[in-house]
Amino acid sequence: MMFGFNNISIDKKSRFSFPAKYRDAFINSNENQIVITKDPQYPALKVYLGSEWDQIASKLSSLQGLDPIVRNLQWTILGNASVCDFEPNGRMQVLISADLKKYAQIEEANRICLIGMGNKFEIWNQENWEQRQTGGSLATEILDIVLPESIKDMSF
Amino acid sequence: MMFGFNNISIDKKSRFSFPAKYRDAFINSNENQIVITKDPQYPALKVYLGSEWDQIASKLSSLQGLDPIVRNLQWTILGNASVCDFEPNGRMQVLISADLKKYAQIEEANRICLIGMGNKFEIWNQENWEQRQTGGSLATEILDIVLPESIKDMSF
DNA sequence: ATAAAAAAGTGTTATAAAGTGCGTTAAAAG
DNA sequence: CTTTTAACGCACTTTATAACACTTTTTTAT
Repeated sequence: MMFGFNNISIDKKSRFSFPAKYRDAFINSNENQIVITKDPQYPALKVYLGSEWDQIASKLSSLQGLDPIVRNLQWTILGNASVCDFEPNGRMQVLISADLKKYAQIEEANRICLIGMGNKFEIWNQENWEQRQTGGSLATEILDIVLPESIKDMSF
Repeated sequence: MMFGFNNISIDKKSRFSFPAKYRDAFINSNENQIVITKDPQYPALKVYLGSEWDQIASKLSSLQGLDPIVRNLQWTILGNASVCDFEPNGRMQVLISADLKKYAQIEEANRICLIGMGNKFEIWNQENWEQRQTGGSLATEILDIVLPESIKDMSF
């Protein structure tokens, strides 16, 4: 389980590396892939371990795509997922695509906030994170989704 | 499984190539054909792997065509399918027919959005995609379908 | 019906951009 | 002071795209 707040740098090619303190946890969970995608509610990114992602993706893609709400979630989460090779023994470096950077509003910045949430991480633009933590709301957040029964038991 | 957003070019002859990052997934699934057809709800295209297509096509064509909704889906999906030879070891180039281009409103453009949704892809005109993702609706979208029981368990 | 012309489709190459790997320096931790 | 970690810079590799040449098919005119 991986927790905690980290303020880290992204290089000129849009890569960041996971803090070394998570290395053992990654090695123990035996992952060699991670997946970055959009957070469906906030201008932020989600980072899943490969095995965790496989479950989410297969569940989500099996749902009825003719339902517009389901289709939207499929677009957001599956349609923006970036699968990255990941070496827990190496530098644990990962590339963030231009689209995802834009979505999380971290185009200009060379620093991001990486938040360990147990079995996944979130990536935030620093200003957005601070504002959100002090109770402010963000222009692009989407909270009023009425979920169909089929996804009420899923957690993203 | 193939995921993620790609903004790619189509050349003067209406060809595009799949991003190289999907090559291994194509090779593993051992496909040498893909099928492009119309999306039944949006001005967009669907791209299926050959084997996936075979299942969808046989299921869909076996349904009772006297139901107008089923009949419409059969026309749209089966009647517009374009089967393309596909070489995962080569350039993974595919031609989009004039009809399909027109349907997805990508006649003029030289760029498209190719969205990996796991076991299939979607192709969108860039403006339509952006508008759809930011909550706007499109003139040609059809959402208020009451699905017959026979297709409630199908996902396209 | 045949030949010429045009259009559509296929394949190759060159070049710029994007992505990757790794060594070095700087900073932080023990 | 020593060791570990983070950040930066550079060189190399891969990928995407546009331009071009060639083949096949379709259309047009005789």
